[in-house]
Amino acid sequence: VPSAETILAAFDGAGYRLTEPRRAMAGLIGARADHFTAEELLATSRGQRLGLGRATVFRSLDILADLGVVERLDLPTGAHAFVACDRPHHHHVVCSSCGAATDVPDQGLDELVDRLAASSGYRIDRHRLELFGLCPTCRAGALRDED
Amino acid sequence: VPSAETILAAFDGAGYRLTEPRRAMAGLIGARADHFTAEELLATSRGQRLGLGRATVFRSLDILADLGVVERLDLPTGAHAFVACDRPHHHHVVCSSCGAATDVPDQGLDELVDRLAASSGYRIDRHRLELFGLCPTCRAGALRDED
DNA sequence: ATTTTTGCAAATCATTTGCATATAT
DNA sequence: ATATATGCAAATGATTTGCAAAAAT
Repeated sequence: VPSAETILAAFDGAGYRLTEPRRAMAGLIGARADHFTAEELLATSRGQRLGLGRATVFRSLDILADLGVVERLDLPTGAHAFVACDRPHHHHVVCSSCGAATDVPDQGLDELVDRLAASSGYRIDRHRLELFGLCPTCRAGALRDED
Repeated sequence: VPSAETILAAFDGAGYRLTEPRRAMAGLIGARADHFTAEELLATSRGQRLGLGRATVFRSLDILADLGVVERLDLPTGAHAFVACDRPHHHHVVCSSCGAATDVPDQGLDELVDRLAASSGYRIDRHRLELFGLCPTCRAGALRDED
């Protein structure tokens, strides 16, 4: 989860201008540990009277996704969400209950992908692994049917 | 890729009525090897004068996805697509060029997921692995920059 | 006969776009 | 000064819904 400053620096580093709305976006995103949709971010910004326009939220998220600061996520419900992330490419476990998103290490995924490429004959250019479940905290809350 | 009959049998087996529109859906889906969006299926059905309504297409796809006859796919573009599949849970390699979708064997994914569960502390309930690239055919067509 | 399913058109929800204005460089 | 970025409101696209009519059991 990158800090607001890091996010802002990403805009800067890629040659985008540092504007008030972008600072606001950086602040909003840097403040969350969970995933969020464009609409949710917009709602939060309204709650704080940041005066961000809907289009700006979508446009900034697009840019940040391109820059790899934020990663697109497709929830099991079909909704499009985002999570902030530091590393350029990797994967997340997402808590179905509280929405927390945690990076997962690449424990052998690359080799798996290589194997799948070989066995399918495809040239694999990109892949996405999404994991959904309960985070340790929510899991503790659900004191039922399990260890 | 299940046959139209198999798809129809899935409706039946789950207690859904066998209607003309559902037969049409089964036929349309059984006839494709690639992925498709609801809208595309609707367009095809119109081309063949099958008289399917838009709502029916969406509703049937929902049911079939629940039954596991069809799997939801999120294309890199963000579009929601579907692929027909036989086995209840598994993954696909999707050709970015022609849209062909091929099942991939589970070469160690389960163990990987287990390892990730252990290292993250999450209880992982579901996961999705999506692979995008070029199928052998399209790859041959693209005689350039590669082995 | 009764219940499920359908098609339609309208409603809803998500995302994008045009354009005049405002802002960063 | 100049180019980029913004907000707005309208446009677009995708999906869902209400409901009376049609079809399956």
